[in-house]
Amino acid sequence: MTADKIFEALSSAPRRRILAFLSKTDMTAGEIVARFSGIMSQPAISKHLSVLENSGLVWREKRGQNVHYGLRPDALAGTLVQFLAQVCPRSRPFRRDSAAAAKRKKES
Amino acid sequence: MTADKIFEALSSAPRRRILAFLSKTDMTAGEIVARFSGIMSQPAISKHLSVLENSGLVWREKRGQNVHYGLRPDALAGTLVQFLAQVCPRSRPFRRDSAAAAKRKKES
DNA sequence: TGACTATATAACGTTATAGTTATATAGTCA
DNA sequence: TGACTATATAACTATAACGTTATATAGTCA
Repeated sequence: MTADKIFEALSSAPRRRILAFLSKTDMTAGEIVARFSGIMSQPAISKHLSVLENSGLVWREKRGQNVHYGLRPDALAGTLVQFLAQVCPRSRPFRRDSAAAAKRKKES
Repeated sequence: MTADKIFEALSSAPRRRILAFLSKTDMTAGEIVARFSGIMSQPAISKHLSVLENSGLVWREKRGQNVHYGLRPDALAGTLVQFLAQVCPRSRPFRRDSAAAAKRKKES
């Protein structure tokens, strides 16, 4: 779950598209494959999913014959916000939010 | 300055390091090369810089014999915040900031 | 002009990525 | 068990990325 792996995972348009799908709802591998029907093969999607899981951006759970995937929002937001805070002066206001989110989490 | 090019640019650790340098101050190509002394050659840095410029994350200006580089903070924050808003439910609060920043800019 | 400095480009090898098809694995159900 | 479905893995090809060294370009200055 290093920043390295996360940025690497984000560098692919199909993977970002998968993340966008998963942001709406968890999905099985098959459902995701269906969204790429005619565009990309099942094994290709399977590999993208494993890159995403390996980056820590996504979880994976086998249920019966299906494999469910879902977003880990904290991994994404955490890495990007941290990076923005480091690199982008204009983003400093975000630190406030980020700190507030951490506090909310701690208190919950 | 597409999201594609920006994420591609961000996928490299040396390039992220360069961005971090530039977030503190503008620098000449030579100064950046010096920071990678013993790690990476001058031509390698030159290529990273051209990827960064091509992505729109960085500007470039020739002054005399030197070439100065600097961050374009809006390009970075814009793309990442937009992406976060799309993909990451937890990040919705950020939209507020993003809207506020846009307003500030408009009014200035 | 000629020597020097700063930066970019060319040409090249190596490794990584992204896709393909074919096949293996594992779960379901009659 | 046997047929079927869902997913992953293997083996492969093509292309792109990243680094290197050598060289070109363009600006400075004596």
